[in-house]
Amino acid sequence: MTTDVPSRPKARAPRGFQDRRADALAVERKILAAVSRVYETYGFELLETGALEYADALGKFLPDADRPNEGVFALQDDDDQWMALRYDLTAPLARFVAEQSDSLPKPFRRYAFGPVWRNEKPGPGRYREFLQCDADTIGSDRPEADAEIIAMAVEGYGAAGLPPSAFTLRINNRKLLNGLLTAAGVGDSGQKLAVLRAVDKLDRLGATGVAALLGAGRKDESGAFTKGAGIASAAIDSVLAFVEAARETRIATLDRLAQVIGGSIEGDEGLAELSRIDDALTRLGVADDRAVFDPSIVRGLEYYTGAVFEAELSLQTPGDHGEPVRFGSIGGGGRYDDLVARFTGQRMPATGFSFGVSRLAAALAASGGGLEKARGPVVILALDGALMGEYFALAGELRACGVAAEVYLGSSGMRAQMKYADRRLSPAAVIMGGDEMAAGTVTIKDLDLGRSLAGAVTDNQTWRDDRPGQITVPRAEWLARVRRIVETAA
RNA sequence: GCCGCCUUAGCUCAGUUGGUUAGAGCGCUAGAUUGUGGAUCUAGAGGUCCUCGGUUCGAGCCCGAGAGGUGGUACCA
Repeated sequence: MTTDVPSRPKARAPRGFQDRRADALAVERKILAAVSRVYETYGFELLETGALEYADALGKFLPDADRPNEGVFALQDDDDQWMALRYDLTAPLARFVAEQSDSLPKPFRRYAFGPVWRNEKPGPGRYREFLQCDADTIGSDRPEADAEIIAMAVEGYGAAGLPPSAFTLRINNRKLLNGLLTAAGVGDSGQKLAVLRAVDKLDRLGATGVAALLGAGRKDESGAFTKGAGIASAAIDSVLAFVEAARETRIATLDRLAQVIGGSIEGDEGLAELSRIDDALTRLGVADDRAVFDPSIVRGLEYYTGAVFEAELSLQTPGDHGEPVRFGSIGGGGRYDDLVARFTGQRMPATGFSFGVSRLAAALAASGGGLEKARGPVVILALDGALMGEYFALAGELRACGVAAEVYLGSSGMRAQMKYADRRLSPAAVIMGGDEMAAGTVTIKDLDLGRSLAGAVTDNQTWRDDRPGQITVPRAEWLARVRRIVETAA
């Protein structure tokens, strides 16, 4: 073997994972703080569970039981037990409640936030690691619990900075369609699932596309064929009448639903629940344009048993090439009365909502335009190695007042140091070299002021002579001057 | 998972029928300017032409396979 070039690792983040810098993180942190505050005012307590769960605690809901590693990131512990990174915050909550049931007040109300991981194909705005922020009420089967979750979600989006016109909460109840299908003679659970998937595509394919998927099947433009649910044509008609029952107000939609649902015990139950949700929402001050009943809302999760919610971003944001980008769902949830019973065997009704924090942050960032960049610290220029002690003393004085400051620690000259401060978006640079030291002064440059004056300067000589935004003050005054500059910059 | 398109410098992209040492703009580093951000001029650094294999005297360019990206579609706890 000849001597090879040493093989170096390629520096790259795994696909579907992203590095995020201060600007992006600041947006997320603001959202989390705002939403957490809303949850706490409603009486929810914070809970944190670990990133890993035993796979069997999550596994029942994997899409394909034959491939337990599909969909989640799984690994085997040294005792051979399979563990998996959590894919949402609901399954870990169900495990926690089942495990700690005796010591918890019931109903138990908790909120939680943190990253979740999904091992699937990433896409634009779709990552394999992202943040969720959930609130759940466990141990109450009152529809008012659902209503409160919805009201909280609406309030949370507002607190996060979304204008009311930018999103809508859509509400449905699984029991309606289930009851309708049973009444129409569709009992097979595989068929019911196929119907749900078809209905989910209403906004994209329209009524005729959905009708095809409910019946024999549908061929799309690329020629790919999707097998249909294969239900009878009378049943197709009632399903279509059902999904198009949405009206202007929640009450009007309820009236219309009562007509098309055709009387089944389960359907009537669903209607009664929605009616009580409407009452409660009205009392909680959630208007008809903020939260609507929409029978076409499905949600993918099989574990939902009753009411389901979905928050949709209606805000249109221009993409990189000017075309509008639709972000779609920015959160969702629903009632899952059987999830805890998987562990305990005892029914434990529950309902919750999950905020898609990363999606929402991306949407806000894309639409915000004038999103402010993170400001850097005051930079103390390091002009003379013998004065480093002085520089650190200056930085210390600023820090003691709560002003972010740093001494330049690179080895470049003054020009590069100014560029450094500029790139960090520093409010000010502090210059103390031999001249200032001898005169007992400090030179301070207001970088924002200099930036705004720079446009008017045309030739280099003026630029250098004027030194825009720069002042030299006695040593005794420097701290007050810098602090004033920092305050106006912020 | 399936189908289409794409992959050349940090970024956006040129690159002639297959022919010497692969280019530009922006960005970056530095000088012009003893100690000053912008503008201007100058210089410099930076490349596995996605990877592997094949055809050829010769491949960034042609052929095959794979990877990654992207747009649909399916799935989405």
